[in-house]
Amino acid sequence: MDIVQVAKRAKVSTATVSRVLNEFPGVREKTVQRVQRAIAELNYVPNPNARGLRARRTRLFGLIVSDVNNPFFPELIDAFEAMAAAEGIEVIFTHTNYDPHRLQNCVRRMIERSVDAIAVMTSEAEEEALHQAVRAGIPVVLMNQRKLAGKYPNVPVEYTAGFREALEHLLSLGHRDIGFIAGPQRLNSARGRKDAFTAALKSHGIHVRSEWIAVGDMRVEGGRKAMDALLAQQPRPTAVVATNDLMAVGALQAAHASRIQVPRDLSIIGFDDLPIASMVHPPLSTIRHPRREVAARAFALLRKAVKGEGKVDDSPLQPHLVIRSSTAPPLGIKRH
Amino acid sequence: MDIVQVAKRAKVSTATVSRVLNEFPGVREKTVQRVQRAIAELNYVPNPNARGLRARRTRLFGLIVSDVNNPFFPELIDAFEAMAAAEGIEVIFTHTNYDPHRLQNCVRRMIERSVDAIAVMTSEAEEEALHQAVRAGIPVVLMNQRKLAGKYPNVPVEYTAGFREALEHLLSLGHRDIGFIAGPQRLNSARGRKDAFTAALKSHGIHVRSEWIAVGDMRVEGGRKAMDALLAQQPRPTAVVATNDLMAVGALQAAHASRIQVPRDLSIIGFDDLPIASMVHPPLSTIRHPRREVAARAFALLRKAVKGEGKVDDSPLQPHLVIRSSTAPPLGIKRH
DNA sequence: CTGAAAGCGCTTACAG
DNA sequence: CTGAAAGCGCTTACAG
Repeated sequence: MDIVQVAKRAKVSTATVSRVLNEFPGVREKTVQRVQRAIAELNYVPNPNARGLRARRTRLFGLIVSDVNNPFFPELIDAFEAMAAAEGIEVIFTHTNYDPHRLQNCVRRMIERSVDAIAVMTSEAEEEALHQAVRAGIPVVLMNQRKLAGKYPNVPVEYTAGFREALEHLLSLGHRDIGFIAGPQRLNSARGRKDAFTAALKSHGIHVRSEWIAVGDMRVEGGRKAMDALLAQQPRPTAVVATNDLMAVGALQAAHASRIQVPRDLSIIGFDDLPIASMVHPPLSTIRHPRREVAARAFALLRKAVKGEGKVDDSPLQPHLVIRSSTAPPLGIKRH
Repeated sequence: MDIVQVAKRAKVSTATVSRVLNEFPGVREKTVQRVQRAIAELNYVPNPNARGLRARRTRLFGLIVSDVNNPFFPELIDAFEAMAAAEGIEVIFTHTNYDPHRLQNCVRRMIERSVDAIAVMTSEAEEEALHQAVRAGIPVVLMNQRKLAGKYPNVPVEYTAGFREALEHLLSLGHRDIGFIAGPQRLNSARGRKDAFTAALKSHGIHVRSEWIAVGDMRVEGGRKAMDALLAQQPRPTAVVATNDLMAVGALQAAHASRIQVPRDLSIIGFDDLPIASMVHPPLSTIRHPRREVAARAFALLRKAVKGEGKVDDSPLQPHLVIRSSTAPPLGIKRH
């Protein structure tokens, strides 16, 4: 009964201590100060279990991502966690390993821990799993799930501008023959990016050649294979845009293996701006996915849902091109 | 009062339900089954806050790392989290960002959440911060903190064998002139690795040339600068071992920039086996840090401390050399 | 503006 | 082997 000690020392009831703790309005300023002094002197820290049990508010948020090992997520986790910490909120986090079935399980674990809110920052979100949270009365926020945006708060990411910038950069260098490494079209993100890319091509009056669109598995290996397929084309593109950095890295490796120099013989642009993008050789020009902003927006949305206060900017987040060293004019291209 | 519903349905007291829930011995088999059926039928899930409040056991573990953005950690976090999940334990995790001051804060947050145990998987661990946990009666486990190994359970990682393997690999290729990129010697890990490397040299009767030991900051940039320093030496080493992969990647970049081909003109070996090690060109030969094993050992140690049961293997973990494509015979070396 | 008291959902001596 | 009851440390109507 630790709040009791504080109450004694401050010569008030535990109810009043609780009011001060929770910053309820309507406590006399003098009383507030007495209580705060007692809290400080006793080095008192409220017991989160007792609070959670009684108030049904745990100050615990859940964060679900696809895969910690994917270098896309750590920065997002970091940012989310930092914002939570700043408000005295703790985060428990799990990952689905891209398995929709595991999302169910992740959400259930969060519910059992009675988190106050859940950020589902996975690339795919099965509605069945989200239902559970809704039934338990726990707010949920999604990342870039356009289909579910009407039903759940969502952090939208617009791909069009970023791909337009990438294309215009290549055009300004003189490229006209531009290939694309797509991802599996069952993935939201892969589909959206491909659409954005082809839309950009069309808006510049460039014909979309289906032989210059290869599909990879979103991993390095898939990028390598897709690039090999593109390099086997006759004629072949002078520049290639990839759906994500991992595949762009694979494309780089395939080029190396075929003794094609990047960017002299071939320009490559990735998407995400992972840490590795600047570690490979040559450093990769890429469209930067604003992951910290995604985390911040998601957190703000959840806080709003929990506290019912505040407005949250709902304009789509915009990735932008970062130019490094994997793009150059197509001059040195040799066509076989 | 949900356990009450279960008790009613099973026609027992809540105490008995609790005993079944916690797998206490000495409940009649028949009763156990009646209770379990009731639990299943009602889809009952115990309230972790009530449990934590009453039993002072939260089934919550804390995990503190140096930096989520360092690609070393995600796999460790992943493994730790998976083991915890398998036992119904949730993990809250924070990172110090290499700031010893923040470790204090991380530990305090864990204590306030009344975690059952804390894994401090940071490269440095200040004892002052650990004291807090001890005073709160919370078990702590450390990673590779030899100085504190007597006072706290510790997961030891032996560097000697790995560096010996690396050296012997280079010797077998014909290298004799071998440089080293060290890290800041105030860091445990950097110091231990340098010692292991020089010990390996000496055991093979090779003189340690101090001009061939450059110091970097453990990041890519530091590796690049250190490599530049090494390349400026006259004569220069034909092979270089780096204290970590990030610096080895930097070394690779520096070589590229100086038009030195790896591995033809220069062999490079890293340490850690980060995901990027196999993504750069050429794929990096490196000494693999067994991070999943570290996580497993740490978890086992904590479980033992909490439950007071089980034996945990305390032999040091051994990193081993992974040979990829950044090493070759020194034949093509041009000396200036 | 403040206090007395009930109760959140469990676990744990204690008793039988 | 099982139950009755106290109590973990808070918050929250309710009353004044």
